[in-house]
Amino acid sequence: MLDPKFIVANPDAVKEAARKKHINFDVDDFIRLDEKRRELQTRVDSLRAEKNTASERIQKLTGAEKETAVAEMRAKGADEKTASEELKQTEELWQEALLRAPAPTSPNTPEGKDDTENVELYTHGELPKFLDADGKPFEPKDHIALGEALDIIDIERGVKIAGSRSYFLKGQGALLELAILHFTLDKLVKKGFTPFLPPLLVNREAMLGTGYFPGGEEQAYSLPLDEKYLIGTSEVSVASYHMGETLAESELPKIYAGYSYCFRREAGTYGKDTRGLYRIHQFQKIEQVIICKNDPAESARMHEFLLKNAEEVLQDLGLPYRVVAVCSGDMGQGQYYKNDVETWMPSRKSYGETHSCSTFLDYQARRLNLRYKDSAGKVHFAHTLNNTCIASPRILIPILEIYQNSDGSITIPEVLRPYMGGRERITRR
RNA sequence: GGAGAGAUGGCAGAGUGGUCGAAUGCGGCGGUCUUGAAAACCGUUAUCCCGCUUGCGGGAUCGGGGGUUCGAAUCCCUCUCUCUCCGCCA
Repeated sequence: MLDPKFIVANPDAVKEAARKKHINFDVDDFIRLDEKRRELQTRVDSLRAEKNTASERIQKLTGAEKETAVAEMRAKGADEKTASEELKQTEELWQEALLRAPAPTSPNTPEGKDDTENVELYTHGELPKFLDADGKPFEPKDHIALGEALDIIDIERGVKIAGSRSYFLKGQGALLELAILHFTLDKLVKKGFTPFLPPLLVNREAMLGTGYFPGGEEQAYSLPLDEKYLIGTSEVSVASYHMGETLAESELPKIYAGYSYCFRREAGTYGKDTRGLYRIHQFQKIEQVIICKNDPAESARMHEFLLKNAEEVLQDLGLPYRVVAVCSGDMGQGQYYKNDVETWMPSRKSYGETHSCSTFLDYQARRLNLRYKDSAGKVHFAHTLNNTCIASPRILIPILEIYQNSDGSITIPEVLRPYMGGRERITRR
């Protein structure tokens, strides 16, 4: 969330953020609420001060004098109670509004309404040509046809037992996904990341702290009986790991890698990406999470680091991709700057989002109450960032489709072979 | 699932209706002593909010919320979490 003082001092910046991100947020209303809250606070404080003084006096009194004073205070107490109830109500409204205030974007963020207006920054790698052993072009199949023929993906039975957007990975398909994840995690650990196998089921505070609630309730699976939520990304658990803590500056940056299943309801996406493994309810992901100093330059360096790590994985896998600057309208309420990495997916005849790299500045840290103490003893909210490192099965789409051979077999990317017992190809049994 | 115990400052731990934001010890910080360090001794040491502003005044906070009371760390209700025992269990 934003610093409420920032909103009051910079109403135009927040209005601009709301406009650019296409978020409804009434800044003037918030400011009125903030004024009201402060007035009530002052009134309640002085009523309580009176009450405190009187109580101190009463204990020294006896007899009739005491009786009178107590009776007086009984009346005063009622005033105080009314005023603090009003204050409490105002504070709730204020808090609710504060949680929904949009964070301004970076000057590097292009303005736009939705993902169609994201700006391509650069591409990497050659788009594939599909040639058979004799060098003749062949018509490539999509990952569903390939996967079903190889009996490594079974969507039909997935849907049978779990509903739409469900699937089984099977045999070499299951092993391929694990290989990709294991390869990626090894890579991050070598780079100094601390790996996490986090809780998949979290409480409301974690969803609130990372900024998914309020607003994203429809997208999260919930277990109402236990008031728990299934995470849509390990960012939720891992960024919340230090929730409420005050770290030492010397411990920063924290460089974490969360490996988890992710669950998404995909509400409101009926009819969108209905085929195959692109948009599904459950997938595995390794997410990079960084907690660093409250310094925009440091955040920018970390953003670059996270982005490059993701790109390296795609390069290692030999997948062509592009990096886009996500436009304001496609950004979350709390994000300051965001890049998506999109990998070439032949069946879509386009690049498809596989990674999302976000800088939050102190937006999440404020919600999480995640702070650190500098060498002078001063306490600051930290900065947080995150980026996908790999998400599967979505990444199987380009892998299967790009590495397919004319006979329907799949050549396993070289870097993954050690994770698949040295196997070079996935073939029909 | 059943029975019980508990949650107090960075940590340990006292406090069962008023003078308690909270004893004491440890730790931290500053100082004295010392060539330096240790020890000893002295001092100091929570966070948040509001208002005038290098300081001060007021308010809130003893797991969260609610209640009783002129007054709650202390009494009552409730939730969460932790621990012990029994049961069940991957």
